[in-house]
Amino acid sequence: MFMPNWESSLNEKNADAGADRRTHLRDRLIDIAQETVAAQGLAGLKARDLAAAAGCALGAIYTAFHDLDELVLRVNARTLARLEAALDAAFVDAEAEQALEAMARAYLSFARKDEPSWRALFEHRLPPGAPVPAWYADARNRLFSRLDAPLAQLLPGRDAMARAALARTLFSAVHGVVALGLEEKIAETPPKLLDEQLGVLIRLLAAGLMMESARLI
Amino acid sequence: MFMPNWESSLNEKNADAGADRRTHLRDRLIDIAQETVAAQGLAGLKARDLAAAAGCALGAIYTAFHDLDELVLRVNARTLARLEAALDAAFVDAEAEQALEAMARAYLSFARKDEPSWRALFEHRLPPGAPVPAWYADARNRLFSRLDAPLAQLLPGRDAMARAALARTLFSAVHGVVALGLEEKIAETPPKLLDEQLGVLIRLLAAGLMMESARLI
DNA sequence: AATTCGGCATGAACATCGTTCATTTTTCGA
DNA sequence: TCGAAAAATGAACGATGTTCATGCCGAATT
Repeated sequence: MFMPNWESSLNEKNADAGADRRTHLRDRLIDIAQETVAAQGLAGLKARDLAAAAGCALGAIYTAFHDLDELVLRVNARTLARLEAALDAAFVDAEAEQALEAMARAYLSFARKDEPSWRALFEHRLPPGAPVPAWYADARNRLFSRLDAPLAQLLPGRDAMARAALARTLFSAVHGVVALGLEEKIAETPPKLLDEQLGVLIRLLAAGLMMESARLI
Repeated sequence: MFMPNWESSLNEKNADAGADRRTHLRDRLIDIAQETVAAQGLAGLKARDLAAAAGCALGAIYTAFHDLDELVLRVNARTLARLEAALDAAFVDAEAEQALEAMARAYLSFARKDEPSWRALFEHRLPPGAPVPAWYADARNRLFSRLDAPLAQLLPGRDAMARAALARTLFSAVHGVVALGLEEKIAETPPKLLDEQLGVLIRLLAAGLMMESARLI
């Protein structure tokens, strides 16, 4: 049968075995892959280099993961967690518009600071037909929910469903500006201009939201 | 020396030789690659399959292009041209907000209809350090300028530079919503909801723009 | 018309990937 | 202590992009 059943199996089960000795192979591989992706991007992650850096055989990788894709998802999950933390740290409990702007700027800042890792979130594609693991989809969706509180403050009348959709839309809009702004394939946006345009976007959206909220009252 | 000097060399120079007989190898390869990318995405483009489909030897590809990357850029340039045409067709010379919405919907429609080709525009990365050809950067920047007319109508006071930056920002925001909305890696957005959220985004941005314009008068 | 010559096409060969699997080594409970 | 199960090993496989010595063909020259 071989039900893979990652998601939450080996991490805790064998935590005892690696307590004093070297950490578990699986975790070590994720650590090294994370550093590699952070330094050289997704394209820099090679099975043989990874095995050499981990001090294990090439085939050992495939005893810990079914794929390199699975390893990449694991690395991306960590990146998502750091991104979540960065957004949470930027969250100011003040005015809603300020909170939205702070989170947008935190997103841009994270993308700049950890650009290769951040890029890997969107560059990576799993083979066609392969289902996205639920734990990964959850991690992605948690990102959007960070916008929920400011939106609830701005639009108290909306139900949770509509707020979630709006949160996703606003997040996507900010992501688009950051993603195309950092893309060198287009004429590079000067950093100062990108900062400014992100502020413009937030101001426009916030103005629209306030108008929307006024219409509902 | 072997100065490659693509950009505009062989297309016209040898047009006579392929007038009655088979078309030039270079154009044939781009045609086939375009169909392959449209059907199977960037990942489906293989040098050997391409040579077999074109009825030429494997090495012949590299007499027409320096790289497969160069071929991909040519395919992407055609996709950009079709996207431009789609945006122009959607352009309505009426109210600015309607024009913006029409172009945003045309963008989403194009991405849906030609999803693999559209994806290839953003999935493809050229090797690190390789400069983006000027003709490709120009084609990309032409896209943004499509928003210039509606923006000039909404914000008559702004100079061309600021309008160009704003056009880029709005385009990027729409792109972000479409890109993340069509991404299956996240929980798939139902098509109807995506249509709706794109409308929400445009409405919010347009409201913000009108407020901005009112402030300037 | 014969001959030379230059450039293009050829496809086997090479380098580099991810992945597999027969084999060896290690682990650990009876 | 021993034997079976699990894990690790690394050579081998198949795919892939790219190169290069070789052959071929057409045009220019004599």
